[in-house]
Amino acid sequence: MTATGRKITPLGNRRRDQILRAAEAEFEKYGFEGARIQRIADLAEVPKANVHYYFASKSTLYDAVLSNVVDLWNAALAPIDADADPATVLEDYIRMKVELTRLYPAATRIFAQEMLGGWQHLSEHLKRETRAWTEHLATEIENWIRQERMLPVDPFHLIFVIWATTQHYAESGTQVKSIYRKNSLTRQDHDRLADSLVTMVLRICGLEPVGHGRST
Amino acid sequence: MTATGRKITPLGNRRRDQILRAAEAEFEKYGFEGARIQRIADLAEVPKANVHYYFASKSTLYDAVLSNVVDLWNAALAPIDADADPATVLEDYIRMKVELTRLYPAATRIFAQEMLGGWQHLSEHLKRETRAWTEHLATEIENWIRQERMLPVDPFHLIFVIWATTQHYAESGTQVKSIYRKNSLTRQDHDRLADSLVTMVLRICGLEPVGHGRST
DNA sequence: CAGAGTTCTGACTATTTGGTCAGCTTTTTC
DNA sequence: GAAAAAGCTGACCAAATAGTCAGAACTCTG
Repeated sequence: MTATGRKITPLGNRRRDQILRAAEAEFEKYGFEGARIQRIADLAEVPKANVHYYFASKSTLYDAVLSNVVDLWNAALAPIDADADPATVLEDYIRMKVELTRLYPAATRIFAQEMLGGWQHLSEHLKRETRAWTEHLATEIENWIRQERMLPVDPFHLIFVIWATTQHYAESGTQVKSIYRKNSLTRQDHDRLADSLVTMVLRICGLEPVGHGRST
Repeated sequence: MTATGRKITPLGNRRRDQILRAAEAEFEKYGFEGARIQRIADLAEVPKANVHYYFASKSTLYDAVLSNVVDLWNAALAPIDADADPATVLEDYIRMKVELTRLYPAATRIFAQEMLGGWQHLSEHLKRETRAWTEHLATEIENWIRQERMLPVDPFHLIFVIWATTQHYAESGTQVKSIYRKNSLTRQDHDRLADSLVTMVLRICGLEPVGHGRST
């Protein structure tokens, strides 16, 4: 151990962020096991020992990255208005998720990797947060169904459809590119993706689009 | 290199399979980078050198595993009958996919990992096969839409919904367990999953269930 | 049963990797 | 402006790991 910091300094914080960003890119590309401290150092343009000055171990570094990602997620997804109509809530949720995917492809990708890996590296605390949010939305959906404001569906399956599909598209660098034979997804591509997902999800629920989103 | 085999012997083949199975479990659990030859050897109950007798390198071994997985996939998904009605084709496809997931969770998981990793380890040949199949189904869907046998949807998005969602459930050892708080998914769970997915996908397409599948 | 071919393996090597550390430099503090 | 603290880093190290290899042990065939 080396990095049980003494005091926080603006300079120190800047370097820390610099390393953190590099680490994010590295972990995105190679996953936890495949990531190399040396490459992170190179990318951040600091010597390897400097990485260890700020982060005691590879795990510590990964924790820091993951924590950032989960914070981002929770911050964006937190507000659910139970009184609003289901179509609006679902549409907003989907568009927000697609937007997050567009803005933070690396973060999103790491999140997906971690999920596929069974949250092996996620702390209990973060695990609980993630699950809590899912259960909250599921409860809302069940209420809507009971009130006959939408067709019956298994809430978890519905959430998974949304989650899995947007997640799927987070891989803009990978199979989506290879299937569509494009080198990157434009903003328009993302809009069309969001439109398409909204349509699909609303049809599943037997709902009509509210039409407050995109203008088309 | 050591393993450019001379002749195939029943004994040799058996050992090869034994190692291959162990490798599948290992790669499932840890991914390519995280997998350890030693652990594979231990699991297969052979000395490490024996692994290298049959497979020159870790990559060779992983290739062999992946090739099996992709074969399985393609074999199961090959037949698409264009004349059958969309509901039947889609329902069959979903049920087949869920069944594959139930029967070969490890294989399925590796497939997903590889996909998320951008097919980094998949040979060009296998990559092309996988893509070809997807495009074939997409074309069929487009035809159905043109013939007004189903509502318009982006075929790729629809396929992704199916793919991503079943894939999602392949992780029965991971987040599904943690969300449902179960230790394993029963056959019934899988049936209900398939039912639910069929319902959702058919609603997306504006189709009615044909009712030749499950009896409920 | 002999010998050819195959299978097997303990002991080894080369390399990579995460991590340490002593001492240097820079910044902050009083 | 000097002492203290924080930041930095080249040179190491110990451990792990993929892969090699010489030769022993099996197995099959004629």
